Amino acid sequence: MVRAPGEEGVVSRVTIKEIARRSGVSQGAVSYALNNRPGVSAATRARVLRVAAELEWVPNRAARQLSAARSETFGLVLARTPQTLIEEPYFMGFVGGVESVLSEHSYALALQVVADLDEELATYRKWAAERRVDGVLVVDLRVGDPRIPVLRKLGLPAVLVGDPALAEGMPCVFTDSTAAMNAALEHVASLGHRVIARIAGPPAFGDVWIRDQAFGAAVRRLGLTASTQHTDYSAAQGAAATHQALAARPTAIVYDNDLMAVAGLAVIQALGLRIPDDITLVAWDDSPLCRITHPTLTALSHNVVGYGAEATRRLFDVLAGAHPQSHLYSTPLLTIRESSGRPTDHQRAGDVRRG
Amino acid sequence: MVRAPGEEGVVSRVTIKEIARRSGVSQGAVSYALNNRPGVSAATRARVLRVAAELEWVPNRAARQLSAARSETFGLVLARTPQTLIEEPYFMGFVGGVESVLSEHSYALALQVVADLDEELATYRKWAAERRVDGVLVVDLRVGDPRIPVLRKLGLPAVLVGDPALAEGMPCVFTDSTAAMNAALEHVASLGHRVIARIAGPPAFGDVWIRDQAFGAAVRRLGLTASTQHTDYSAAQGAAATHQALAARPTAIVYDNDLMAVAGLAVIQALGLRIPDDITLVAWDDSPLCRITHPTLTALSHNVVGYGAEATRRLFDVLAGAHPQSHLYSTPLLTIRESSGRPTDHQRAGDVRRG
DNA sequence: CTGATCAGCCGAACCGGTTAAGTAACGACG
DNA sequence: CGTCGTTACTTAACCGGTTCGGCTGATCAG
Repeated sequence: MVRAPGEEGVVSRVTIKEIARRSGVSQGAVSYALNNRPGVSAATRARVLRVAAELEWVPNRAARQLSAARSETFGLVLARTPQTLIEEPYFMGFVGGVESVLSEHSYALALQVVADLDEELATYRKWAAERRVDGVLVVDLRVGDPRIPVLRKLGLPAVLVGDPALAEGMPCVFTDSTAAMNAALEHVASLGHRVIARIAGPPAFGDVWIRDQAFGAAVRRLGLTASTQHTDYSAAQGAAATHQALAARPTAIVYDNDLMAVAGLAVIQALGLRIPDDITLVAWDDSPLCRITHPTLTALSHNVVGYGAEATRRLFDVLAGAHPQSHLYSTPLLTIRESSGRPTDHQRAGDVRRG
Repeated sequence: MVRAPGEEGVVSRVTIKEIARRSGVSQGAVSYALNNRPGVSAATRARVLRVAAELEWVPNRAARQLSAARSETFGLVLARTPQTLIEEPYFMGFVGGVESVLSEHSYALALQVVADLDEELATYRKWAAERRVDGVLVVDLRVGDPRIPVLRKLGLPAVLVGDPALAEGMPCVFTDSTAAMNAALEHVASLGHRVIARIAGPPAFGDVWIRDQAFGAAVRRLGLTASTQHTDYSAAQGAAATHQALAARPTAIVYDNDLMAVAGLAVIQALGLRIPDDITLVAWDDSPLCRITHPTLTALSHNVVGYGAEATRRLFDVLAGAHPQSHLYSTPLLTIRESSGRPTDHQRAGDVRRG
């Protein structure tokens, strides 16, 4: 098949100039027509669109970005080691949700994995200077997060993923960790447990802090005895913390993520204790992991994919001029499985168990 | 602090025009100086660089891309459901490795999550037409992969992640699955196992196919009795396949990923069988999961992060004009843990076990 | 002293879009 | 009929870089 000149080779190089030539109008008119803006008649618009479709025209992102000062790209920085990202299935699901909304708008995602918060800040500065992204999604919100003032100063549109208490008035999307924590503790309390251990994530993380507060409040309200151990979310520290927590002879342990819960389960079973007969376990971040262990784990499920999608939608709202708002996405749902049970009587009396 | 005009507001808007003005040369000369190209004297170059540094100039990506026809972006399409991405820690690690190399070159990653291969092909076509990416990394290589002819036709530089046997002459990076499979089977054979089950991934995946071949060859060579069940890599199908596989009374099971191995472990334990006393388990894709179960799982470890990094480096090579080559990245290493054991005598005699 | 060579720099076109400003045609209206 | 306001376009500037042809002055061989 012989190709006409201008339709050359492997990759199409159709520009609006060519469309203008073929449809007999100016380049500007073509732009108006293609962008669905007033200024052209319905007939002309239809003709231009037909020609564009025939030529299989695709807008050149760079050109559009250069003139319109929009990049049609959102940014997401993950300040974690690649190893953590592997261990935490959370992120990939979140990214998947983000993508699903972005693709509806033909937007792209710029994903950057960096080592720490400083590099994350540097990335925002760079992106802002380069006009690389139209906005950013900020995850792993901290207490007194240094990213908030930087983003404000840069004027970079952003949606924070985390509690309004941490967002300092910026737009945010969050799940109700407090309600979820209450549900978890009411669950174990209703089973009759009185001594509870909590294996938490790093205290610098805002969400962990929120849960710390909620845990403390619920413990007081329900009249429980409790202890909290902070970790780096890893399986290793989860196992170690479980070991230590057992000293206080808890009959229920609440974990901040699934990985630590599974690690804790292994530790407890290795000590010859039985679940749920001796200890009840509850995990945050439900995942397939919680369903494949034996026994299966009671967990707080929340839809991470939907969470990412929701945050992305809100970022589009922000770009459209929406006022900063806090959006409650959902409350993690307690899914009760085999790791939940009633404490035995000798436990409630505080007897020494084998270990 | 009062700002000079031209240094306005929150975001810097320094262009090479401004640099040209301040350093007293033309715009073109500035471009040559900043890009380290001949055409300017050392003195001028130094002056320009100094001014650029003072003004904190950052190149505008869109402008550069528009004129230089480079996007300084690599593309990665994942044709998986968000849910799978959550369950498979593999990808996030791979992406992390890719990122680490990209950032050294100030390149960006365009990540797209799509539902199926057709959408993936559409994405490549779109990217090629838009000049959105300079090259792509292709994962989840299939047998007779339809993406290969499309990428060839589009002239889109690519590095395939998968075996040369599947790459049809395109540049690729791979791990030696055959050697790894041999290592796994020699391990179980040397322990005395004679009846082996393999719980594999989807047969359409090239890597699964390669492993199928290697498994079959090794089984014949070692004189073993074996069966293979194909799954979709999910925990649910891994559990179901394990259940079925037990009918053939294997004394060792080799899984294609960690998630299914953990799921299988739970199934086996729920049936009252003991590991490794009754059955030896080996998992592919070592991960923290394999270390937190009880017992811990023997697994084939490979460095997914490094794998992503290596593939990315090779893509830079391709852009630099390197000829298509196959690069062996590494051979997965067998890490022996508690799930490996010798079969008991009554098993080797083929006796009926409890179940 | 002259003409050729060349490093060093200038000016301007160009990449492919968007958009403000300008213009021609046309209908409505006093 | 002249004026005004719309509609439907056209023209051209612009975004911020890259790149190429051409100009200048210095160097150098002849």
